Amino acid sequence: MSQEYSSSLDAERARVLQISAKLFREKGFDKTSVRQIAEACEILPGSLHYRYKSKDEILVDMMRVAIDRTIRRTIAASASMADPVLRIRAALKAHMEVLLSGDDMVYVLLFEWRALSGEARKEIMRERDRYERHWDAMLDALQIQGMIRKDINTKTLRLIGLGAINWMATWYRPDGGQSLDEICDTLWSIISRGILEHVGR
Amino acid sequence: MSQEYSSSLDAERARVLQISAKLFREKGFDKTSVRQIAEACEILPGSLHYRYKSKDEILVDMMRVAIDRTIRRTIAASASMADPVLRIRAALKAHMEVLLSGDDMVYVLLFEWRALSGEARKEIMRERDRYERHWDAMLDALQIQGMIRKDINTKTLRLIGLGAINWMATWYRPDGGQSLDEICDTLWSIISRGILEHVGR
DNA sequence: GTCTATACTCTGATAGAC
DNA sequence: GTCTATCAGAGTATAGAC
Repeated sequence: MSQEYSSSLDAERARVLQISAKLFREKGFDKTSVRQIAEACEILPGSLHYRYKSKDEILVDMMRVAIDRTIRRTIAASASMADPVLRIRAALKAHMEVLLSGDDMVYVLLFEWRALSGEARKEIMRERDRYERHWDAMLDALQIQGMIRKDINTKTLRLIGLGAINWMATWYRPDGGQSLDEICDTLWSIISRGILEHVGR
Repeated sequence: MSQEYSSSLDAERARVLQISAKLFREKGFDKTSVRQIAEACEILPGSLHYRYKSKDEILVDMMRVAIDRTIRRTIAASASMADPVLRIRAALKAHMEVLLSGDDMVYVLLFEWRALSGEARKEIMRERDRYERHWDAMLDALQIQGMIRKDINTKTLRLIGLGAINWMATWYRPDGGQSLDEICDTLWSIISRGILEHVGR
């Protein structure tokens, strides 16, 4: 029955992760104490130590989950489309949704990477690179097919597009004036067609 | 001679601000101790206390300077252009330059606002709103003149455009492959004309 | 104005009884 | 596995001599 025990520990660790993510997002990693985490989990600090040996370990594990989730959902969304242009639009929307639909872990992944220590930071960086290579491959393919203008640097395009979305996490509120879909439409409209009425400047 | 004394105190405070900004950017506000600030300034903690009574006061003052600097340079850049479209391009470039040309204070302003306490946070938020209203006015005027497509929400456009730039601070390196000018050109090309070869989807 | 020295609080982590 | 109790260290801020 060791399987049973270890899976219930996994479930407990997942619960700690989710509750910690909410705290890290609201207060920041440094300003959240392990006592506060334990309290929010309704256990005592000593018991928390059984799930995670250190506060850093919580953060690293959380980021691993977050980046895996982001990659999985974005790839799944883009793979579901046959048309290459619609595919990239679907990937953009998936990136937006995984970040803005209340997933605190992805938010923490984006904004707390400075809190990571040496080796852990390298690991998370490698995972992030893996995600970015996926985007570059998608964009390069489109450019080779002649669907993206040749004078656009695809790496810069990726950094600008994802950057615009990542920054949304700092201002987007679910109860705000615009819905996720509307924002996504505007973003896509700007990226794909631009904003000016008269082209040619 | 009280004027003399107070202006040399101001100069000392400015020096503390600049050195602190470098530390806050590199290590983060929470991970920087007042002892480290004092050491970097080559004074002792007790002497630092004469310049600034608390660590929070350093951060708030720094953000006031940063936001003022950003507003000033962006407005100056846009005012120097007669053509309304070139004006907005100049403002974009100014925002990029003030953020990416080694001004640590502006970086701290963008990424450490969570460290602010209640009343101070409200004050900085008000200043930030003032900056954003300046952008909205510029964009709305362009749309009314018929130069920006009517179906673009200008507030969302502002959030997306400035967001893309703000996020650059997380990846841009002066010694990287692309120069500031090249990145600015790509950004402007995307925003103004879009990326697709065949329009109409 | 600057220094030394320290007060006080909070932190992350853990030992050991149950 | 969970609890109580506590350790060692770091944090900010300041008092008081000079």
